Amino acid sequence: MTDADQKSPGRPRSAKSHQAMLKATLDLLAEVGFATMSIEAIAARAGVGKTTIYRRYSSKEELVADAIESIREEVLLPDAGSLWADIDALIENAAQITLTPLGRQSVAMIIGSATSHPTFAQIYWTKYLEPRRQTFAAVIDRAKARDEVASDLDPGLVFDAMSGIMLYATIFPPAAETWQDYVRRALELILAPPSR
Amino acid sequence: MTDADQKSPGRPRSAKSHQAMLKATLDLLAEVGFATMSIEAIAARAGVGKTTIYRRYSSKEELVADAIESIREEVLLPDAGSLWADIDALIENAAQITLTPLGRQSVAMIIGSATSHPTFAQIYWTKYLEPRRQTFAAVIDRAKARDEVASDLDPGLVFDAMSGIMLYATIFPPAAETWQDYVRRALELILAPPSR
DNA sequence: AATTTACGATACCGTACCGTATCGAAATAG
DNA sequence: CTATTTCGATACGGTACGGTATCGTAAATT
Repeated sequence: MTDADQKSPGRPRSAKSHQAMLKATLDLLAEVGFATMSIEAIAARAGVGKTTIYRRYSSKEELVADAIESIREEVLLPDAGSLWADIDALIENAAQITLTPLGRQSVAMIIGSATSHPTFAQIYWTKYLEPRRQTFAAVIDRAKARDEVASDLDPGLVFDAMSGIMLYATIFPPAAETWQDYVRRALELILAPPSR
Repeated sequence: MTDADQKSPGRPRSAKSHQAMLKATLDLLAEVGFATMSIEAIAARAGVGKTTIYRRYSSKEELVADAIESIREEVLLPDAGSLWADIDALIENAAQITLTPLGRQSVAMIIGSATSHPTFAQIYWTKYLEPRRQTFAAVIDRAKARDEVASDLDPGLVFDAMSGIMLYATIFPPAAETWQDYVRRALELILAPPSR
């Protein structure tokens, strides 16, 4: 869509306003959650007229979906030389994204609307999980080449299990341990112990 | 509280109405979710005056918390003779409770309010997870006695991992597999392969 | 310059709830 | 029977928000 502002004669839509409303949407999502936030509040915080929002989106779902989609994070592909060094990097990266109000509220929203509005779950899958699943498979492949794990290990299943544990640890934080350490320990259970 | 209806002279509170409002609360929670449901709607569905609700609860949180707490399910302790037979029973039991609108919405609510209102997470932990965690430990203990798993296996961690996978599979249902089969496969990853 | 479209602001009207109050009826204790 | 408390119902004022319309202004095309 690089040629978005073509043809039509009139004043073009303000990219600035558009960005402001996306930002306000994410902020409010993190602060009060999906159900509680109103279009009016978003408009007010973004310093934007309600009209301007309604002109682009016809529902809160649409707006929020687009706002979440607008977050572009690079998926890192660690290559630290050993499986567990790579995994630690992945865990740390996941922690930084997940352990925030925005992360929590997003997950809550996704689950709550998983049946009625599968949109959010799809976005989360496509934009967040799927790429990381690919990355993880690459990491496991290298580990297989180094004989660090069994050659018939199913990377997808391991990734899902890891994601599940992360989700669980986000809701019920471990008491005596870091989130990261806890996730790692669970993963050791799956992948057999690390070097020593 | 067996002596609840004592002393006071006037008309006692109706247990029937109380049950009706708890039922209506759970129904609506399953249908529309926590944030969307109103006290008025609960009263209407229960065939009860709003006053009757406000006399007992001062907030929606209180009401919902009590409604969820009122669900009494027996935690089953399977003893089918082998580890995997026991596990299959546990998985099936979890599936029946989790894979329902009420289960999904409860989880969503718990996560969404995990930081602001830890009440729900605590209830879920105390009433649901903790008992099952105990049960699971017993199952693992028996498996250890039968030499089916390593003697130093941490049952709590395995349980948490399993719960995490169940949670994950609830949000992102496996495409080519049953929820139960999928969870089982992940668990095999952790506990080493079953007999054959 | 004329036209077209978007902008922020504001004013609406309608609806849904909240939480309280009030009512007459019903249920209990003394 | 009397006092007390709860019951469902209804009414009420207040707030918040949805979604549309309107207005004068700004930014673009031709």
